Amino acid sequence: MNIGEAAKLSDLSVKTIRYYEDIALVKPDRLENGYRDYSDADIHCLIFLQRARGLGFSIDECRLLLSLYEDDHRSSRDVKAIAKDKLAEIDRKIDELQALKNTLKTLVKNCHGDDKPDCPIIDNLSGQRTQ
Amino acid sequence: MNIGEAAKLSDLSVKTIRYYEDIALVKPDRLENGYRDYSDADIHCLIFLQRARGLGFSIDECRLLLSLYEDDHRSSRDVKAIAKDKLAEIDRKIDELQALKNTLKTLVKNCHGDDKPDCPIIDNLSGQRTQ
DNA sequence: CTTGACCTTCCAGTCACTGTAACCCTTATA
DNA sequence: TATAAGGGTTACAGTGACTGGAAGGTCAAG
Repeated sequence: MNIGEAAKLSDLSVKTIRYYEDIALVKPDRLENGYRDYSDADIHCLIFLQRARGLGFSIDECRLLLSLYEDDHRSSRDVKAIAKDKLAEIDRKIDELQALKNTLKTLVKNCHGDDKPDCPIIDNLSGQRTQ
Repeated sequence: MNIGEAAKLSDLSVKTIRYYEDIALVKPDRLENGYRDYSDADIHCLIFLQRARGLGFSIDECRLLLSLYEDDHRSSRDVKAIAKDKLAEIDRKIDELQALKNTLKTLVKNCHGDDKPDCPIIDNLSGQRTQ
């Protein structure tokens, strides 16, 4: 199967798939004409990557997960540990964004939004802390 | 004032400050020996940038905010519009992360985390949707 | 035989820095 | 006065995870 079809089946772009080969995540065979030839296993691998990336795992984490995916003797403990780490990371990011949101919300609420230059948002950014 | 002190006062790294000059955000004078020389206005500008970046504004948004900051005839309406856009963007990001979190949480909960290879996390990633 | 859709490689660009190397300037101390 | 520490300068490469574009090869249909 060539790269275009692999892209459709995995919901990844052709560019991305080639990039995944560059960084040695997926290693398809080559046909005589130089075209990449994806096996069913390769396709599963790509789908796996698409989903893992969609869940927020980094490429390196995907690499690790992929090796577990391909390892019949894996322990689910190892997989769970990675997922839990990611969960904690997502939690931290949410907290951070929430804090940002609250700050910005207050600033926006206090800003008149009229023709005049007086602006608590600008004041805050300039360090005057007029909040 | 030279760049090291500017870094301390603005809570930015020296590297970052030089980068901000590269992209024409802050234009300090130069001393005879080639050292950058930051005025009070420059320092306020750097502090402004540090805070705006901290609130999640992109460099281009900072550029815009900075021009408003420096414009005595700005209208607070313009500033508020930018902040509201950013707020909406942050909201979208939070929603996205929440969805990720929920998915991952379910997967983690359903995973035994033992020595055996059976793993709903891997199953989900591989497209089996054993959820 | 040509057209168009596919495929190939390689290089540059994105964003917002960060790291490193090689060098120059200033200040304090031996 | 020599020197060493701790500033400062430039320029270039690397980060992550792609994306865009150029220049060209291959294939199937009409």
